[in-house]
Amino acid sequence: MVSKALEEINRGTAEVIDSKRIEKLVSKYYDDGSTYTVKAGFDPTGADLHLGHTVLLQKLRAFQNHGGRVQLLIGDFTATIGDPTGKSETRKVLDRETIMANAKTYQEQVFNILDESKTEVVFNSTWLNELGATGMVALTTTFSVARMLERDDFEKRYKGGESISISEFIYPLLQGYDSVALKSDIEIGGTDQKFNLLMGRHLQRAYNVGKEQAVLMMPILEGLDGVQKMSKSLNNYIGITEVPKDIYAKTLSISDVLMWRYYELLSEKSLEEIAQMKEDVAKGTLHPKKVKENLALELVTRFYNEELATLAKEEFDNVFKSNKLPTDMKEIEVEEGIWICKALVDAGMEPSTSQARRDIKQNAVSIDQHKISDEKLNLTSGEYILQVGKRKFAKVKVK
RNA sequence: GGUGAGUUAUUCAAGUGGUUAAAGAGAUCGGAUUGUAAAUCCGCCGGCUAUGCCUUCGAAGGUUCAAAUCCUUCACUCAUCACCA
Repeated sequence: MVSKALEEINRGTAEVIDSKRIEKLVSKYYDDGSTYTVKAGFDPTGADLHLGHTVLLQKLRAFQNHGGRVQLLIGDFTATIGDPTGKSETRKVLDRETIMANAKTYQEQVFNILDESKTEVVFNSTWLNELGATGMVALTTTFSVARMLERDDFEKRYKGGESISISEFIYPLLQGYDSVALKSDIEIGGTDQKFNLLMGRHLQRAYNVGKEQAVLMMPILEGLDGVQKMSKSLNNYIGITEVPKDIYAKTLSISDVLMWRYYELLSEKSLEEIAQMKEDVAKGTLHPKKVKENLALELVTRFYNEELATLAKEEFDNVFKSNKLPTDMKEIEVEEGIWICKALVDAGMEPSTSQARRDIKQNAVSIDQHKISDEKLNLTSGEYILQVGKRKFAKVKVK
C-alpha cells in the first residue's frame, strides 16, 4: 500500500529532496492515520488556471489521497509588491481588490481537482504584514549575499552586468518564511522554484521550527508550442475553464512529441499503459492521432464530463475531418448591400478591412463553402455562411 | 549629484536629412502538403470601399522645401563614478 502510494507521489517528478522524509510521513499515515501538511504557493496575478497549474494540483491531489493536508498558499502579500524582475510592464503591481478577486476565482477552479475537505487556503499577508521592519531585518540576517547570488538567474545577471533589485533578494526570503509560519512538512513547486523551495528548508532551520520541509519539484509543462513554458502571457496555454471544444481542439494541435509529455504529466493513465501506447505507435499498430484524441477526451472529461467530451470530438470531426460546418456559430444581421470586408469585420472574424482584403486575395475567405476572390463584393439580401481560414465561421443575415 | 548609452511596428532588431509604411528575424495569420500534428515550401504581416489618402519610429515643441534621422525641453530604462546612511 505504502509503496503504491509512493509510486503515485513520485510519478513525473523532476527532483525530490529528502524523499526519506516523505516516505516516513506517508507510512506513518498508513500506520496510525496521522496526517501531514503539503504547501504549494500560487501567485494571484492572473485569474485563470491552465494545465500548467494542474500539474501541481494533481500532485497535491495525490498527496491528499495518502494523508496529506494541503496548504494552498495565496501569495497576496508578494503580489502587492509586484514582479521583482521588472522585465517589462506586463506585470503590474496589483491592487488589493484585484488580488482578492483573482484569489477567489482560483479557489473556485482549484476544487475541480483538489479535495476541499483536505485543503486549507491561506494568505501570506496574514503573517507577513505582522512581520514589520524588525522582523524583516531579522529575516535578512539569516542569509548572505554570496549565497543569494548562488541562485542561477542572479548569478547570470550579476556576471552579465545586469541589474538586480534588492526586492528580488527579499522575494525568496519571504516565500521561505511562509514555510516557517505554516510549519510545512512538504512543499511542492516547479523546478524553476528550486532555490525558493530550498529557502524554506533553510529558514525552518534558522527559526527552529523543529523540522525541515521535504521538497518535491515538478517539471515545467511546455505550452502548445512545445518550447516555452505554458503561460498566459505567451498565449500557448489551455485554460481549464475553456469550453470543451477549445480544450479538445487545442490538445489535438500539440505535436506528437509533446503529446507524450502531456500524457506523463497530465493523464491519469498508468505509466505502464503509456509505455505500451508508445510502443504500439512505434510499431505502427496504433495511430498517433488516435492517442492524441484519447488524451483530448480525457482532459475534457476531467473538467466537464464524458458526454461533453464526446460531443466536442464529434463537433471537431465534423468541422475539420468532413469539412462540415460547426453546429453553433456566431450570427449577425447586416444591411443589404454591405461590403464583404466590412461584414467580416462586423462579424468579428477580421480585425480590419485591410486584413480582410488580404485574406480574400489569399483565397482564405469563402461564402457558403465557395472560395471568393472579389474583394469588392457586396452582399445582396439572404443568409450566408462566411468562413475565414479553417476555423472562423459566422452566419450572416442580410436584410 | 556627475558622466555615458539607450527608447523604432506584436516581439527582437536595422536604419543617423529625401525612391522609408520603415531592412532582417521571430510570433501571429493565410495557402500548399499532412493526421486540423510536426517538419517543409510559399504568401501576408499600420489603417482607410484604396493605382490614391491618412496615421506611426518614447512625449512635446523647433529648424528645413523635406525629419525616425538635426536642435531644445521633458519622461523613462540601463550602465558607471561619487556622496550620504
